[in-house]
Amino acid sequence: MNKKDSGLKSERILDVAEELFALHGYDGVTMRQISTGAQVDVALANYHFGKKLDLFYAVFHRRAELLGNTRREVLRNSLEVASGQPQTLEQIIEAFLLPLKFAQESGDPGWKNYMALLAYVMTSPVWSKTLMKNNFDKHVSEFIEALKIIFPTAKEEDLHWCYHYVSGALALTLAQTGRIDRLSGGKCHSSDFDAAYQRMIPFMAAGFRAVCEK
Amino acid sequence: MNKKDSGLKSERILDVAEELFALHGYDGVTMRQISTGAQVDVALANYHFGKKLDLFYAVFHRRAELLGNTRREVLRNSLEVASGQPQTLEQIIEAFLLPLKFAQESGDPGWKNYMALLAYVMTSPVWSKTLMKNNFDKHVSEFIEALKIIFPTAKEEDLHWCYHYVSGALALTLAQTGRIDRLSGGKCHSSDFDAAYQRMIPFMAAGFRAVCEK
DNA sequence: CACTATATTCAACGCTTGTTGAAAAAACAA
DNA sequence: TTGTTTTTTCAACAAGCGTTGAATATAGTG
Repeated sequence: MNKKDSGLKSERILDVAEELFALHGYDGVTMRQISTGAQVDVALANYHFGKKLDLFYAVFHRRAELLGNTRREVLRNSLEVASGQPQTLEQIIEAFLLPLKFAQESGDPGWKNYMALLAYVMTSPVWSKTLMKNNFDKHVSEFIEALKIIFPTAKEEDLHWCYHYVSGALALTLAQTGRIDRLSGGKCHSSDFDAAYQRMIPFMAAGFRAVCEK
Repeated sequence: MNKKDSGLKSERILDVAEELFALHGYDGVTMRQISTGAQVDVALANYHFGKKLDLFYAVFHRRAELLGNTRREVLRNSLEVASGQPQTLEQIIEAFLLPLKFAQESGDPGWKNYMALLAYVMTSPVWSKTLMKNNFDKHVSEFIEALKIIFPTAKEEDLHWCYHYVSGALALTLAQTGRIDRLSGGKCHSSDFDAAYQRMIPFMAAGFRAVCEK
């Protein structure tokens, strides 16, 4: 077995852990389920990543940085395209909804699993206070600042609550619970991030204007 | 110990379980944590409610029916008030956001815990497919039907996705993660359901009109 | 080849888990 | 009071948990 294969094993552990954590949460997954899924010994996950909590962090961090950097990049690029002018509200929302495009366009099923994991972390009172704070909050502040330029007279409370609504809608989309499939009688699909993405931009933009533009 | 006290013990178990399940999820809570919190023996929870999963169901069902019935009642009452005419979009959204008012107005902290539990169930790919389907889906269908009257020419896909956004924003609000407190620098509070409720109605109404009114 | 470092497995540890049957206590009925 | 039923505790079970140290295999190096 060569170096490449050994690298594959540790990545297989991350992939399986990612999928299982997203589906059942941190406590709903055992190290043995992960190692069985990855077809490795149960001790190997400990060897590569340390304790179970460290493995969870490793899974979360693997794609968090890439996602955060890309998000910021898109936000700033759209600022440059607008050549100094304040960018449009739609552009800001679009940059924020990047995870949806991201998972859609990369065929990688791992990204879809990670999106569900992100939803789990976002909506958990426990994880939100640690993982979201350390990995995503600083990027979000940039969005809020951009929004302040668009709505200079808006109250900060209004701005933050509106952002909160976008964040919630995004989280439920990323979670891919399958509920919309059922409720719509098969007309919509949780996995169809593109459909969610397209409608979300005008929806949220209109909501912002209704609350923050007075 | 009289009958009333014994009733209190079983309810104390439900209350503690509700709080812990909402905070840590089903797998993140042990029977011993629950019984310790309720100051009873471990075996008592089994005696009253059966297995752990049955206890979880009991916790969820306790307030689900009341909430569902009230929701439907409010929706139908607002239909009568409008005296046969199609009710306004704002009225429909208001009826749907009832859980927020519900938890706000009842001083009962148990209701706030239940709201967080509801958020956990809504955003979980596993629980959503069983608990939401059996307890809430039928009520939601009434909302969708009411929305179809408001937007007779809208595509059903648009309607369902817009409902999905409202549902997501509601879920994140119910979860009370404390994130908005941090991001807003203390200007907003997760526990302030009233603030979330007030802004949500115009926000979502505008979103619906932007997507479904063309 | 031999030597070293890394990767992986094996076997087991102490601990916690959900659950249960029997004992004890309390409440109720006569 | 005595007898009966319901409630609560006690003690323990088998199974599963995360974790680890030692043994084995593989890869890299000279």
